[in-house]
Amino acid sequence: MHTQPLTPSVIGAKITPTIRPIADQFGLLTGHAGLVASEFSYRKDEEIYGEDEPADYVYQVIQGAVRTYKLLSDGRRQIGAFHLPNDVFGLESGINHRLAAEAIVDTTVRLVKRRSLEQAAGTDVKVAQKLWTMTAGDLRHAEDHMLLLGRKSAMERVANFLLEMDRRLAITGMMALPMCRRDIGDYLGLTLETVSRALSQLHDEGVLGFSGARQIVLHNRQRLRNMDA
Amino acid sequence: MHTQPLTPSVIGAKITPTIRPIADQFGLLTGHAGLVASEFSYRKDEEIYGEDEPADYVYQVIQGAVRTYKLLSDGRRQIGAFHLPNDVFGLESGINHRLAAEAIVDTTVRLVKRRSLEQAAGTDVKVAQKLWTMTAGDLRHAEDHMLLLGRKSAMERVANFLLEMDRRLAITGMMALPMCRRDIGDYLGLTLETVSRALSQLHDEGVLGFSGARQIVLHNRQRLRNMDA
DNA sequence: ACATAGGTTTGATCCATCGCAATGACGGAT
DNA sequence: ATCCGTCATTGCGATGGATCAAACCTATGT
Repeated sequence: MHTQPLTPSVIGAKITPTIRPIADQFGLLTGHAGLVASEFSYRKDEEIYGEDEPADYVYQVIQGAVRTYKLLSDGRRQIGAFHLPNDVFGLESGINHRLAAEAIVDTTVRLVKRRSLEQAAGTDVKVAQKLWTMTAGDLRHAEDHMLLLGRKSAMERVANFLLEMDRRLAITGMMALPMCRRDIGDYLGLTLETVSRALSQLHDEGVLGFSGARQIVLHNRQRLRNMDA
Repeated sequence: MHTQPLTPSVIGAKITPTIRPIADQFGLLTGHAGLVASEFSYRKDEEIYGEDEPADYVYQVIQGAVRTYKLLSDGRRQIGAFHLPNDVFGLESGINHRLAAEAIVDTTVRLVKRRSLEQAAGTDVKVAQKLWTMTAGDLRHAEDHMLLLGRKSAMERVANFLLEMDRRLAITGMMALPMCRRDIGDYLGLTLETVSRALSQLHDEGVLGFSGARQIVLHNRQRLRNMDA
């Protein structure tokens, strides 16, 4: 996706070579000492890493937003998760990434070598536990999402999405969605048109307000919770 | 489900009190010493633990089969995984189980206290790593399944299911499915009728043979792989 | 301020899957 | 061996969401 050879992520993002080594003060894993972190930036729609590429780095979003996804051979896409500021992504127990990652908007990430995390886990039980807990958190989200994808109606999915985003990125009661309708559809297992229709209906019913297609205010969260099933 | 109060799993299975303490020789976690395991049996359709119950035990299937699932308030069900002999299930990083578990057929499991595993992980890095790896394995499965649920057609889902079961429980080229059509449907995000229709079509096309609805022989695995997308 | 391109909304139609109902086939119990 | 209850299959009509198409915004850069 987007003219990226099968090279490790850092080399891939040659456009913005803002490599800033940061010793210590690394909040990714309970601020563990001895870890060297770097910052890196990706432009909108730039690939961070591809599916099945070696998982040499673990990432944390500083600012911006990231989508991780799987593709079928004919182009159908399933987005597994959106990653917002402070979220960690790309953490793998196995050798390779199992989903690809792309910047949704211009994005800055912090990253550490996966190998250094494994070393730290080998000596520090707290780190090992943190790695497990983070993976378990991803699993929890995936399990909830399987229920959504397998058994919920379009409206229930959209209501769920709005509540998730409201919880994760609403500042002053206002949500500024970084992703387009197609991304939302590919996250919810719907088409972009169905997402748009559901949002329009919620707007008509007064459940939410728009100021631009991606600026949303929720007027009635309880109503959304009821719709979420 | 099936008249089970909200008590921890071991107490719940009062029907078959086959509690057999087994010191050592416990293959659940790379045969770690000092862990006490017990065996336990559940009858067909008996609940092993409920959603959001305390996750005090980790289980391994000895014989039989287990389904783990989530329910919506109106009864819609999403099965997250089927667990077959040797599979571990019920391993959680958090306090509670996030899916319920039921025996699909009469089933015997081995179990250890989750607390004893955590203790072992605190002193033995190998155990800690194994816990992480197992959770990561569950996550991988869930990610693949999200793609299936969100983006694949009914026939693609059924083809995928047949290949998964073939890989996991085919002995002499023959598959003996422990679960009914409804279970398969709730796993694949389909109705039982749609599953049945897909299987009938594959039978008509000569891709598989039946000897009883749950005894299946695959005649053309490559064809199924092509259908899986 | 304007033009443009990408993104979004909305409308009209189609179709894969659902939901219901009836029939049929096993497998377990007697 | 036979009966019976559960499970599976099949047919048919309904429908939610997909697909195709057009119009409409609104951010971005000129």
